[in-house]
Amino acid sequence: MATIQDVALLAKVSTATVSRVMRQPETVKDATKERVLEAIKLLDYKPNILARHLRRMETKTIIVVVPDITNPFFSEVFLGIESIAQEQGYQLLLGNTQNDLNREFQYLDLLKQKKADGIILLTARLKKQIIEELAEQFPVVLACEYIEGSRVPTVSIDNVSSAKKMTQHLLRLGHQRIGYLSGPMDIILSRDRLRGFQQCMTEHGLSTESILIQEGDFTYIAGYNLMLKLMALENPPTAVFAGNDEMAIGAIKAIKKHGLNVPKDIAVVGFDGIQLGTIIQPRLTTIVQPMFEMGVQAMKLLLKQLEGEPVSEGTLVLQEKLWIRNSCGSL
Amino acid sequence: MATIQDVALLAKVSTATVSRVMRQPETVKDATKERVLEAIKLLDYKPNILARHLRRMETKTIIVVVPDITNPFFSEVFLGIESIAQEQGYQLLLGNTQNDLNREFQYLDLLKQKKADGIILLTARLKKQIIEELAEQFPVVLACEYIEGSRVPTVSIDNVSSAKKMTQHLLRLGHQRIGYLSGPMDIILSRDRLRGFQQCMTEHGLSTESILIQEGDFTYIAGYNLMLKLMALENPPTAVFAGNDEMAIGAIKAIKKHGLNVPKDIAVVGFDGIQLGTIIQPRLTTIVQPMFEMGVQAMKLLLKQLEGEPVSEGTLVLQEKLWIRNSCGSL
DNA sequence: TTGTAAGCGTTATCAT
DNA sequence: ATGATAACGCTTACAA
Repeated sequence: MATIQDVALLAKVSTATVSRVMRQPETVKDATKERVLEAIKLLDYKPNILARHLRRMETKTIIVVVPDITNPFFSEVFLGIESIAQEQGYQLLLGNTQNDLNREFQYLDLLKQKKADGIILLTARLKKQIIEELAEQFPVVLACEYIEGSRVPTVSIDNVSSAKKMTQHLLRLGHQRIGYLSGPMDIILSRDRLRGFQQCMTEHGLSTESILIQEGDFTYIAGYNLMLKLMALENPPTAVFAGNDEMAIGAIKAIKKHGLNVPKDIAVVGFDGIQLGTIIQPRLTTIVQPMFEMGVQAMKLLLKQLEGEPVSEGTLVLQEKLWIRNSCGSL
Repeated sequence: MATIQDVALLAKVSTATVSRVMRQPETVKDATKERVLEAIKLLDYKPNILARHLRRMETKTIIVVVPDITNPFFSEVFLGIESIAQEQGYQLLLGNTQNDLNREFQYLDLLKQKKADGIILLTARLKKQIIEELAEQFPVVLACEYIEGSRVPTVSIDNVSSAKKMTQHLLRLGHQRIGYLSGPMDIILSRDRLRGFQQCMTEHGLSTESILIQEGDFTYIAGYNLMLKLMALENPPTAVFAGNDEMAIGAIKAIKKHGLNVPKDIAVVGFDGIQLGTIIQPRLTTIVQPMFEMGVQAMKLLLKQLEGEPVSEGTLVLQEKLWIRNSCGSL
């Protein structure tokens, strides 16, 4: 592989000039530039990006840490991140953690070792202190998930109020006995959604029996199994609010399997707005998060940090939408 | 950020020794090693990986080029790749091309610039010659897709015979007028599946009207729209074979929307074996590809190349399965 | 407008 | 068992 030296030799200039031709062509005389370009072509020279990285102390690489890339919610957010990264000449190192805390740590280490210029976390299982310390030294953005009372730049929706909105909708439809399928409780976003649900119930003078609240891990199969549990109760709920769409879809499957009808016998609603919700029967009523846009904004927030701009007030709350379809019974 | 120099100074050793402690600890005397480790801890030293990359001329990074990461087929293959990469200390740079040829080129360039040690292509829109030239200079593996008559190491299933198998199944069920929803024709794998379909029809003395063969882009929405076209025909097919599951699911949706029943009025079968096929009603009959395993084998093939092993006979044909569920009418 | 040369932080070779 | 030192290939003051 040809190096900058080879090019310089062939074009009879210094390596500095070759470098200039590539990075600030306007500062090089046309005739020289042409000679250099010719040499580059002749040798099929490609600058060794590692050397550039070391010299410039930047990698034009961003680490994106995701709990599960097969979840369409996250892959859609990833697309949003990529659209901006692409445009700005950044590459993305994808770190899939499968909810394994160790793996999260590994990616933080990679950042500390300068393998990337910044990191976007779509999962926030790590301790607040760890992330805040990291954010003091490196560009960090949290997206979708967040940390209570932290100043780390974050992009998300308001999960409490969205869950309230959805609960209100179910109450309006006459439901009083509502089951809730929660995501993992060690994630703030799970707790916030549940909190929104409970607050709304309380405000309407309704109690929430703990037996009606089940904790899962946001997967289809968890939704399926937890729903079976709820249906086995003496007095099963007339409606179920799932903390995300995948679990909602699992729940619907379980209800159908049980020979019951959605929404007639049991209404089901979800949270996220993945495409699948529009494909299944009945179509899923859900809270639609602006997935792509969250990715876009997260990357933009990170870019600001990379460019040295202060992001003191960097927390973005995006707007979600209650999308009423058929699985809830009606409008 | 502390450098190896700082550690050396603090531990009163040379940088060489510090480096040894990290990479060949057994060659360093215990007492010295301890001093160094202490210094490392004290300074919270993390080796600058960029310098290591440059010095060693390797990045421990692999580029994975994917046409569409939101397609669960590809994200599942990605998981397989990652499982091995992780275990061997490699990171993955994910390149999503959205079927854009330019983007594919960009990632090849990145490889040439040594941003990664190798590349796995899950999409093969590039010209044969280009990929072969690349493969002569760098570790390259094709997965899922492939190039006709090329010696580039590849992992895939036999698409022709799988499509034949599926067509046979439809014929066994008594269908004679079968529609085919193809993927993009500039992809060999699309052409191979279609070829398998046509060969099987011909062998059974059945003709395939070109009007019954529609080309799409492997997306849900394409399946939906193409199916509407087929249903608008004077003499619509009694069964439809879609080149992948997403299109099959789109087709099912279109048929239902039209007020018809799957499989009673029109049978539908797919190809790939994504989880969604088991969630929808009716459950999708399909060819199940070993997605995760394909990723695993692809990464293993790449590792062999990275380790300098010859991969002359490196083409792997994995076994697929015909999974009969409800959307085809029966067994 | 171009050239010289000093790094960037590691690792590997060769001494000691 | 350890140290000195020369790379790795590029960028960028600074000098000319």
